[in-house]
Amino acid sequence: MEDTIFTQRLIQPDTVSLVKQRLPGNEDLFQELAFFFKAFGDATRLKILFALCASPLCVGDLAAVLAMNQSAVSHQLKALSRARLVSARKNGKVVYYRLRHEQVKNLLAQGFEQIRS
Amino acid sequence: MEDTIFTQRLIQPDTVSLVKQRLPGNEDLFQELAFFFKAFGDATRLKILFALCASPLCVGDLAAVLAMNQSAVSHQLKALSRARLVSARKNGKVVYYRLRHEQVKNLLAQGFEQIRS
DNA sequence: TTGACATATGAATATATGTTCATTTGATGG
DNA sequence: CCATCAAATGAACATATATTCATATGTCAA
Repeated sequence: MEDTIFTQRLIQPDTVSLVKQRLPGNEDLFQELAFFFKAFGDATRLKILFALCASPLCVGDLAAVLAMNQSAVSHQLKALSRARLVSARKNGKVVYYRLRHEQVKNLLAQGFEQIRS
Repeated sequence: MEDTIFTQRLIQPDTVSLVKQRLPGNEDLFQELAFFFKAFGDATRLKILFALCASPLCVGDLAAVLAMNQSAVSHQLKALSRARLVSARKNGKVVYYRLRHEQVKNLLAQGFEQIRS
């Protein structure tokens, strides 16, 4: 393992080694984490999540709430689903979506708190 | 203000009205929140944040830690800066970056916690 | 079984984003 | 001043993403 490629002089060599050691070598971990946060990184999805904070809703009703077309909402719900932020439950023709866990609400709240300051 | 555009029949009309009322009308709010979370939505930026959890670092050292080129790191640091996740302090030629507030570390930890389960 | 309805899906398109390369800016020491 | 080094910047490119449109799937009721 070549750990020392001298592309340029380091300012704090010891700190660099230390931090490098602490950094998880598993690339997928960061990819998954990015995928998770990315789900929060779009205004439409945030509106959907915010709406679902108030009540579970079916796709059509969500579209009405957000004044968006059904397809767009469905696509975004799928994205939120893949990120495990929402879960779906079918009832006849209608599919109800809800927040998958309370943490989603927490994270939203913390985000709002941050941008307020 | 036309509040009732009957594009399709609602399943839960009362819930829709209620949720619609609760939804902040300010579009910018969601845009800003999205911008905030988006900063966490990339593996490179997450690695940078994770590294900075351990210690403030200058651009070159960060590039060494992540085995990435200086320019890419600088661009991403700028993104993190705009999202107010990191702050910079110049010392001679060198610019040190650090997490702007403890909340960043918290959010990272909560993210990791989520993807673990 | 047919028609109507709710949702999902796929293709197409426009826009956003991340990385690289080349160059510039800014600061230091000789 | 000048050479050198760290960082920032902008253009170019490739890739990812969000939305729309058209259509498919699945469910119910008549």
